[in-house]
Amino acid sequence: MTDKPMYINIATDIKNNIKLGKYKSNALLPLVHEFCTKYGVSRVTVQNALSLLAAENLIYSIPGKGTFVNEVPANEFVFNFEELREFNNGESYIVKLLGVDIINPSPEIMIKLRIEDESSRVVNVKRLLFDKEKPAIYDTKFIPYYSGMPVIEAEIGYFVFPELVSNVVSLYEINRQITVSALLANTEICSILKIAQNEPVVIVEQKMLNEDNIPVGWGKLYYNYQYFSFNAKKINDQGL
Amino acid sequence: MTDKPMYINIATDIKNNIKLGKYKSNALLPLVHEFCTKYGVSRVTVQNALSLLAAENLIYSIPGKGTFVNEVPANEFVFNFEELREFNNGESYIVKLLGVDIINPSPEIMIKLRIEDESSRVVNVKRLLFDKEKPAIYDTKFIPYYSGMPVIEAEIGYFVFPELVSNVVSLYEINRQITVSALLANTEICSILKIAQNEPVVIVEQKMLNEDNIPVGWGKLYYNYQYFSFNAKKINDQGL
DNA sequence: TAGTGGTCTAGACCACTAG
DNA sequence: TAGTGGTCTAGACCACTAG
Repeated sequence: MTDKPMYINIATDIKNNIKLGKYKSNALLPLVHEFCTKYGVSRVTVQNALSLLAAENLIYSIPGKGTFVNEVPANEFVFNFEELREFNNGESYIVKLLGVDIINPSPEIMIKLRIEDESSRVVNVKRLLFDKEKPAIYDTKFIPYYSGMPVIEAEIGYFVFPELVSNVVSLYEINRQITVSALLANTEICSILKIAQNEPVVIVEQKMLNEDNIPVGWGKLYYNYQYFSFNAKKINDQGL
Repeated sequence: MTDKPMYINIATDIKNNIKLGKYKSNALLPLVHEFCTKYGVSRVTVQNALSLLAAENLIYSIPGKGTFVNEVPANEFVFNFEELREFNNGESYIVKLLGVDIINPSPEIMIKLRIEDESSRVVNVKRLLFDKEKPAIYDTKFIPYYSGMPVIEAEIGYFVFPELVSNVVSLYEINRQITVSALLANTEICSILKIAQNEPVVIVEQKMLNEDNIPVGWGKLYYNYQYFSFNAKKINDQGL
């Protein structure tokens, strides 16, 4: 505890005082030079401590004014999502490629991929993920066609979304958004997933965006509801 | 761009070189003193730049060895979740308190709340969230009873989970986990949500844990599937 | 104008690594 | 033993705030 660096101990101490209500929401914290005196350290050390708390969104500073305590942190949750590497009872799904088609985009796809030219081409990759013999997740994706794109089925089978578009955007640059919702399955999805009419499916819609927020891929994962479960944890500390 | 602090510019430059593949995964980055020479700055400035990239999980350092480039960052997504403040077409739900009961825990509740004594008491708060006249979400929560706990209905009506347990854990200390899954509604849920037999519901299970990871609350939100939708964004930059 | 937080330097000491 | 990243200091200059 006490053998930790001073700036960690100071950050923990300030955090405790915020928790105890000694430093209140929106109130001015003691000044940097006051913290220096209180803890007997230099300005840089105090500022390192405050930077940690600012990274946690617990405080914020206004140059010329001072440092203030934030409201109770927002309810942000994190979860991990990797499409093909999801596990089912510790075993990974068997991936079967249903087809790779080069198509002209439907009006919906044109909107989702922000394509204006209806004669442009889009690659549609369709896959089915099996739990042994049982279809569990149906995966369909649309990616604007670019020359040199891998469309040979053997190449594409096990690619996940970021890899499919990695020729047009660096893996580090990709923004990704997902939307989770639930629906009664329609006839097509029912027959693909081999479920009864009107059984629910959970849909995970994925958007891939490049650094300018232009869509470079769009798709949906249809889960047999029995195979869908997400765990998320509230974001708290950065390890204080 | 160039009027930003040096440590920001240096971090951006190093990040770009990682993206361009000039600095490769798991490879040793140039040494701190080499960066000092390259950018003509002091060690502290280089280390501030590297700290930013370490906070993004792009690099990691081993004292005595050097600084290394991480694998492509994990697929972590964030979303915001606040139970009663969720909106439906821009309007908030109408909250109706169905009841507050002090009960002896069922075996399931005993496991979820890690209660060993079956004669101990648990408070069950049941609420229904309406979209105008239509039931949208059914909310049931279980909290170990403690003396002084608000159990008067008027007091409890609009409390969200963290507030209900705030007497036993500080708002800053609470760990929260949620699990999202889908199910065919049973008879009870169907009648509460006024949906047809076998319509799907989405279940958001919530666990509240104190700082020692002991459960201090457990509950489920049952969504009429038409009212369920989650948006999540991939975690990337810290604003570089 | 006096005070604030933000950035930066030169120099110091430390624990750790690896030969 | 020489080299690494981590921490810390004293002192400096800056842009910003607010009277």
